[in-house]
Amino acid sequence: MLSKKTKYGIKALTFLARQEDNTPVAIADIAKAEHISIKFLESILLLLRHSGFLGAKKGKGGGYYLIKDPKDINMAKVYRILEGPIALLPCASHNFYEKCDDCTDESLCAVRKLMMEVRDNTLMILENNSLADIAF
Amino acid sequence: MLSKKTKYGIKALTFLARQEDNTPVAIADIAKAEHISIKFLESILLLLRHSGFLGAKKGKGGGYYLIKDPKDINMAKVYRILEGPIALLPCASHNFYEKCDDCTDESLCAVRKLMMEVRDNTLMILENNSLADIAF
DNA sequence: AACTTACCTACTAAGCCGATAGGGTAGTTA
DNA sequence: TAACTACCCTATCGGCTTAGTAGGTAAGTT
Repeated sequence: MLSKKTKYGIKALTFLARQEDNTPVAIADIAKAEHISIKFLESILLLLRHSGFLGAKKGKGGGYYLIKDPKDINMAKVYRILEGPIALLPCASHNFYEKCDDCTDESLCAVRKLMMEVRDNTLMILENNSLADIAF
Repeated sequence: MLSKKTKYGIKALTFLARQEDNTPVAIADIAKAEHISIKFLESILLLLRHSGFLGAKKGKGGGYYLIKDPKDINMAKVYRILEGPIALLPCASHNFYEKCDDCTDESLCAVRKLMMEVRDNTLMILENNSLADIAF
């Protein structure tokens, strides 16, 4: 199940992508428009800024804005930063691989086999979608 | 992230599918072979029996066995019973649909749009895989 | 100076997960 | 009859994560 963090993060990105010009939008304004707790959203936007998706401007008229063109924002990257691994099992993950305690022979594991197939496909979809693709 | 319940459930099904003839296997034997807590596995196997995948035999030489041919066991069904919804968001689910509190207009929600695409694809993979496909 | 807004740390309440423990009942086999 | 095994409750528990809250600091604008 997708965490609210990820859901809110993508919603915020979408909201910013849909702004006419790329003027900064205050956290509170995004939170109000998307019905999100301000403080919770604050931490999410901060993370997205640290990850290079957003810029920020302080003081009056300040807020967050997209740094890149929505077409160049890859949803797989967004997903990994907000949600973490794309794979449903650590042993089926590229970027977050971890061996299972209970598996004696990974190559014989049917669960892993299935989950890798799911993973490959999900990854493909996320890679093929930019923020622009889903926002417009 | 896949729950251990689902992981163990699929492992158990696989274990049973790989048995030479379809003789019953005791919970304890499956648990030992797959390194699973007996009591936890007990509840999982019971669920799988109630869902029509497994049969059980009591007494000496008893245990669980597959009711159907592995080729006829659809992994999407297994997944839904063990893990629940395939969609990552309730608003993107067929079988477990639920409206989001925060969304004013579902049709404009970029997250939903993306998650439905992921869902459709994951579902397709699970539907196209039988227990036989992943066990052998 | 006053105001506004982002930045950052820390905390909490609640819920879920996986596991453990214990019990008793019912059916099967030797 | 004795042994075995599934069945089916209850209940507890630590550990972890999630979502949200509180409060203070830093940087920018008017």
